[in-house]
Amino acid sequence: MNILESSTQSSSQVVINEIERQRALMTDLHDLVLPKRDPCSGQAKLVQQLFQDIFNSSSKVISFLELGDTREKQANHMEYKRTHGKNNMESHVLEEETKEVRNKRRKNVKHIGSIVTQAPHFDGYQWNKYGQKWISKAKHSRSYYRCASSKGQGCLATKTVQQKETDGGGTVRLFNVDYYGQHVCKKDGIIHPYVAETARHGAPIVNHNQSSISTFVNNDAHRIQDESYENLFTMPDMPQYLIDIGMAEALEITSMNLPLISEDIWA
DNA sequence: ACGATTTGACCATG
DNA sequence: CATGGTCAAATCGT
Repeated sequence: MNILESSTQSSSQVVINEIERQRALMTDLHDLVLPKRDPCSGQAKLVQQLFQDIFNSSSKVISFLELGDTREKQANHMEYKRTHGKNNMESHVLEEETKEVRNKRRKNVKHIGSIVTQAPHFDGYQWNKYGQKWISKAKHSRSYYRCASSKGQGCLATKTVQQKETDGGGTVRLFNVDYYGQHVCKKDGIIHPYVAETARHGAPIVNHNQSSISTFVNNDAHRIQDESYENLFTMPDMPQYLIDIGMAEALEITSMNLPLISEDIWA
């Protein structure tokens, strides 16, 4: 067992849990408030916009906290090595992992951060896929993306996405997303370093009695092959208020990731 | 026709 | 030599 994962909940995780709880409550509030509005009215759109802003904001906070956590764990690992010596087995395993993250990149591009998410796409940037590899012994392939502005603006940012091997064998699919290189491009004049998870096109408002997890995971119509999860998230030219609706479902999925919340809110 | 994705080949690194 | 990151031709979707 990896000590990085077995360590007790970090303070960041506690905060993340609380924010997720707020988001879950917000989704409930969303469901209560919105049906009372005329869907075509400007007021309904305003309400959606406000929810969207809140969700985006909390998503950013969570992403930053998760990144901080990753770095803290790496720092903790170095400390652990110093205090426990080099012969320790777990220490050795972790050393390999850290090395891999740091050195295996060919181009001199810095590892910016990594997150674990159920929605590895739509992090605020447009990405072009330029490769896919089956990594030794891993169950799932790794996909390579570079910023879509690499041509136009010479942005060198890249990311890799790989589905996590969850030991539970459950229904929730998690993805490791690693970011390399800072964005030098501008997106509508706003720079979003790490952004929210969103959901697929045209998703209905959350229905608490019918788990959207099953919709998400077993969407056979879209699942052309095992690794083509991207198809689930395609949202070409989606109006803002529709993205908002999609957000609600993404939030439900995200919340399922956190046992405390899922028991309280989604049971 | 064009842009995006797929996929096998190529190549740098340890 | 094995591994993993990148290239680029082929293919796909619109």
